[in-house]
Formats: sequence, C-alpha cells, structure tokens
Amino acid sequence: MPSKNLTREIEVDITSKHVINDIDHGDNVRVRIIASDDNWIESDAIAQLKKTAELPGMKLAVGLPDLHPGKGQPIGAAFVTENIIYPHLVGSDIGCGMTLYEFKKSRRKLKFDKLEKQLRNFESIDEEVADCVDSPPDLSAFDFPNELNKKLGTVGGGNHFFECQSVHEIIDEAAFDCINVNKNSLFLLVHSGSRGLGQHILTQHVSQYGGAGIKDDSADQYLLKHNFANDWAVLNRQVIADKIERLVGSGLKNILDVSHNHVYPLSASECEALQLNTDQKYWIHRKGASPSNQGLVMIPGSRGSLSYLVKPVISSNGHSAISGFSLAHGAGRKWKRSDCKGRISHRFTVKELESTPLGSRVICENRNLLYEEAPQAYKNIDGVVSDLVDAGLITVIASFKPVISFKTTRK
DNA sequence: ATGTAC
Repeated sequence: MPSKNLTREIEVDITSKHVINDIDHGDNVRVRIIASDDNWIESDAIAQLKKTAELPGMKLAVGLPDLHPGKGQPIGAAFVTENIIYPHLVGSDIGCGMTLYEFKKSRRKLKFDKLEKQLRNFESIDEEVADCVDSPPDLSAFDFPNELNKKLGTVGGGNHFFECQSVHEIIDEAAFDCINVNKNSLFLLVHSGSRGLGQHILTQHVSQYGGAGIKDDSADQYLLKHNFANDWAVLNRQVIADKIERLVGSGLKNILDVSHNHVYPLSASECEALQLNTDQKYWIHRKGASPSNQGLVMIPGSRGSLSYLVKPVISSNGHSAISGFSLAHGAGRKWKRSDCKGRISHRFTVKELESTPLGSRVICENRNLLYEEAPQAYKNIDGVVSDLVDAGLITVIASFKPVISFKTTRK
C-alpha cells in the first residue's frame, strides 16, 4: 500500500475567547485530523471539530478518519480537556460500543437458513429475557425509572446491529493465534449501547446544569451515573448475546468489548505523552471513537463491507498520543440519514437491499432503517483502516465478512 | 440514538 500524506494539522488560537468558570485555557488548543488527503471528510464535520475545540479547558481535539457531522459536535472524534468534563461530548448513548464473540458450535452445524430463522425471533423474546436477567443493575441507586431495565438485551435503532461474521482474511497469523479462536468459526459482533438510560442521564444533567461543562471537582454525580451507564451498556451487549445463545443453541465466547462513547481520566503517563502539566487532571472524551489504550479493537464497516480486527500500536512512549489514544469506530457516514431514502429507493428494490454484494443477508423490516443504513450511506471502511495504518496507529490482525446482519423485525 | 418532536 503506498504511503500517503497524513494528518492535516490545524492550529487554532482561542486565547482571546471564552474565559469562563475559572478555567485557564491560555494555551493554544491543538486540533488534529487523522486522515489522508484522499479521505473525503465533510466540511461541516471539520467546522464542528474546530468549534468544539474552542470550549473552555479544551487541550486537544482529534478527528479520526471516520469523522462526520453530528448534532452540534462531530462523531468520530476525541477530546482532551483540563479539569472539566463535557457530558454532551459523550452524548446520550453513554457506553455504546462493540462486543465480539465466537460461536462455540462448529460452523458446519450452523446452517445459515436455519440461523436466519432463529435470529428472526430475537425480538419476540425481548420482555421475557429482560425480566429474568440474573442480577439486574440497581436503578434505585440513582432514582432512575424502573422501566429502563426492560430494555436490557435490546439492540435499539440507528446504527445499532448485531452481525454474524466469518473470517475473511488473516493478515497477522501470530496475533490471530494469540486470540485463541478457530479461524473457521462463526463470529458475532454486537453494536449497542445504554438505550434509554444514557439518554436519561444526559437529559437530567442538561436540565440541571445546562449545556456548559462541569468542573471535575463537582462532576462526581455525573461520573457515577456515566460509569453506571457504561456498565449497563456492557451488560446489555452481554444479554443480547445470551438471547442469541438461547435462540441458536450455541455458546458464545467473548473476545473483546470496546466502548466508543465515554469520558475517562488520562493516566499520568498518558498526560506526559501529551506533554500536559501533570499537576492538573485531564479527561479524554470519546464520541464515536474507540480507545487505542485498552487492547484489541474491532472496526466494523457497513453491513455490506468487511470489519477489521486491529491491534493498536504501542509506541516507545506508551500508546499513540497523537490520536488522543483513540481510533476510528467504524466507516463513518457519507450521507445524512434524511438523504438516504431519496438517493437509494429509486436505485434498489427492497429485496436487493436485503442482501449485500458480499452475499450476506440483512434482517431489517423497517423501511427507513433499510435505506438509512444501506452500505452506500457509509464511507469505504478500507480507506478508514488504511489511514489508521498509515498514521502508525494500528496493525490489522484479520478481516471479517458479514453473513447475517440483524437490525430489526419491527416495521 | 431515543418509548423523539412537529
């Protein structure tokens, strides 16, 4: 693969703006986009990244190769702040992420026609499964509404999905061997989050404090709720897998779980790697960005393309500070949701959209979602992954091919 | 993304 010019770096001087809340932000903020010149990124997303970088206490704003516009702040971005936390930069789906499993039942015994039929029953057991989760999170600890736990084990809408996959190509044999899975197995990738809970927490926070950030010495309540939502999201993905185990009659072995919407403190060595004053406290906000400092990461493409299992590069001075210890979380949208129906419905029939060029099947009874999540609505994952490779942030272990993608059986 | 908001 030819080496490309990477990292368009923009220095934004915000010294004269926004002196609020006793937070000194006299230093320049660094705004960085990790993308090659041939990776098209919407100008709105770059404008949102720069705008967000002007928030008080901001030290570093990184756009990953899947950067695209969001609601006010961009998606596919990581933000390092000093002594302040911004709940709206985490967003409403706190703890949203990816979990990868290996089906224990051998691939030969998993017939795809039968598997599809079994998975089509996924939502018919929503209630009974949610009601018998072994140790449901204690919502009363924060006065959260009891109904929230009824969503445990549900996928949700938007870009959420689960997908059965097979190994397409192993690029790094040694690293693949370390994962201790069979290359002939079927795999399950689950993408979901904290459903109504994260939404509730953000709404509650905004109604109490407005859109401003919180100084971290008074952020305990938010952080406790945020951590609760992260745990809830991890459990949600686990319960989704439990349902699939039950429907398919195969065990599932967990390989990795990675959240891409959260805020966490940076360690002392990470602060040092970013050349930040270690007397202060620094926070990494990730909005649609995977951590590069927590082990292996799965970067899925659209339902019509490959997903990549990658190993973050650990540089001599720790994990890669250049990207704010973060990676792309997916391909990134190319088209706005509202544009998809108009662009796609006259080109493809529903039947055509229910399978993909890679031969996989799509379970999505909701017409709008079928258009909004069509492969054409997303950028090419290969370019996103090669940008991360060329930036020295990852090495690729293996690629995975979709077999069955599940969105919803509800109209 | 959300048992949305118009």
